Amino acid sequence: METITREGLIRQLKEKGLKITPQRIAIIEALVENRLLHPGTNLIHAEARKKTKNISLSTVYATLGEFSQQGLIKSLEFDRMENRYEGDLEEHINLVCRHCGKITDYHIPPSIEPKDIARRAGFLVMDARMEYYGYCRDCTMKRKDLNVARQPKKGVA
Amino acid sequence: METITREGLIRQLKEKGLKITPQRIAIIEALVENRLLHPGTNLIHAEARKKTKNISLSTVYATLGEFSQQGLIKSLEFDRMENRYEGDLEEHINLVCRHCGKITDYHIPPSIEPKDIARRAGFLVMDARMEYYGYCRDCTMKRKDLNVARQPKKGVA
DNA sequence: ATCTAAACTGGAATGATTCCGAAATGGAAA
DNA sequence: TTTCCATTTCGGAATCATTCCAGTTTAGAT
Repeated sequence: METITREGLIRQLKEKGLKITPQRIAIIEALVENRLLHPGTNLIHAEARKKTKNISLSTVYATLGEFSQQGLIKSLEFDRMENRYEGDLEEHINLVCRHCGKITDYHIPPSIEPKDIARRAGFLVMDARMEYYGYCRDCTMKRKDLNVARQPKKGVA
Repeated sequence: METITREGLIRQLKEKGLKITPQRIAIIEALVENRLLHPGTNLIHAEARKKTKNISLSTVYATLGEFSQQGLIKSLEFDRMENRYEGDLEEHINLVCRHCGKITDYHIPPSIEPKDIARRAGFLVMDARMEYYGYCRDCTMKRKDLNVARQPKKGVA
């Protein structure tokens, strides 16, 4: 499963006994079409609305939560920033631009396996999160104001 | 700066022109004394209260934010879970137990430097976050219920 | 002792997310 | 194809860690 596809996700839903609804189809299509963006709930909501009118935000939250709990996608949870979702389930580092919020996948060489060492230390690794925060190439170019900007989330005015 | 100390933090405050207040002293002491726990805002607030009566929660938030912005400590930001603070500023992986919330530092071998490769890819790395989620040794022992539990944060009932 | 920018305070506001009860519906069985 | 019910959807209220605000206090320099 290198990259998510519409049909692949639908097949997985069936395999897991989950129902195929118009809302889920729309959300799946939105996920696949925007997979490079590591889309957040609101983008998915907006895109899915274009396909089927009136998908409630609650449904998007519930569906994305269900999908990631089922392992179809992976949720990247942030503080004070909208959670994001990705289809690439292989272990990699997400490069998060603090300026524009863009997230880029960075696949590490397979030789590096600190996880195994962690396992040996008695820690049962269930999930990995490795991220670097900084500025992507585009923002580094035009980075005049070093003032860090973050998308508000928990409660910034 | 391997580990934070009361005097070291106070000295850094002075160097940076920040004022030494009873509240900050109390917060510093709470941070140092509980550094192994990667304490959250509420623990710091509770501990600081024991040293100087009536430190407002707002002050604790502001102070911990100021300290981490100044680089005295590092904030570990979570979704739906209280943010945590650590004094170990060296690059390491935080082993976060999904069950009890305990956080353990895991220092990786210095040979591993995917960050340099990321830099070469045009990404300006300002900060790193590498975490594994799973179960610590203690919880693995008595782990009968695999139902993942998380400390509520953003809005769980 | 004076003065001012910085720090503190408590309470209100924020906003992404979750919860709730009720209504709709997918899809298996009849 | 009809029935049926567990699953899904819905909208609005609730949640709660965090931030904001406007007024008060204070550290520390002069």
